[in-house]
Amino acid sequence: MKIATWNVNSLKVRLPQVLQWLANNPIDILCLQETKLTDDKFPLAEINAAGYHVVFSGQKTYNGVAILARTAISDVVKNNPLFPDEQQRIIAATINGVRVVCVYVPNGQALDSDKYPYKLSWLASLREWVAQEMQTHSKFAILGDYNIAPKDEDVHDPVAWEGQVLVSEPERSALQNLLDLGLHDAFRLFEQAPKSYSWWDYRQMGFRLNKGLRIDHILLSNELKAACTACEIDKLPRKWEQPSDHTPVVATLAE
DNA sequence: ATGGCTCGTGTAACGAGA
Repeated sequence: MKIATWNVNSLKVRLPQVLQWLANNPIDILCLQETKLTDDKFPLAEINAAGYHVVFSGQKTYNGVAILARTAISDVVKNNPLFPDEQQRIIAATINGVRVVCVYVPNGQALDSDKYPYKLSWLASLREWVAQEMQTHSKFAILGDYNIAPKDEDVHDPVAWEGQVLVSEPERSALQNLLDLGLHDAFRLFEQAPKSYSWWDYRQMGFRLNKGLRIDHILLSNELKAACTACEIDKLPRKWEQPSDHTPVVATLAE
């Protein structure tokens, strides 16, 4: 079984790429972020026609998340029940006995922005809810755009980025607190090429110069860690015309 | 030194992203 995450930066613009990528890759579960679509505009028929079930939670202009799956989707939860929020950043569902949580963690903008404490309190509340969910789901996966590069090895220029949003110590601690519940960064379970990233700035030839960050993650419970045989960043869609600034991350789980 | 690009909105710039 392959489980993946991709921040598409507008599903309206990127739907053809999502369908092309799914046609080219045997993906069983795909979590999308930044769909930027209200639910009435979600391309349900096109995704169904591609052979996927889908659940989604969107809003106008910003945010928006979805989970696509080859098999039936049940027990859908939209947003963190412990954190009332108008922003649509979380959708969870059970698929093939796996509890899947798709997250679009707030960006935070800058350390002196109001959005930064929002990000930290959002993450603290996420941890509390995930702790609850993990008590009843041993097969647990939480994947998405975390907007946090866990370590300096996940940053193209750690000196230039030092102390900035996405790499600051409180953000990294918040991610570590999540991992401390018994979750594992699937990408780091395996030997990986140095300078592996999942996002590159659209400006300044960021992708061609590999000026990127690894901020999209697949976190797995102990039971799913034991089943995980691979985790890869697929850079190919970032090379296509009119790409998202993020590229998919894929984990393979033994049945 | 600054901003660089790509979205949505809405039909011109501007906010937001990261």
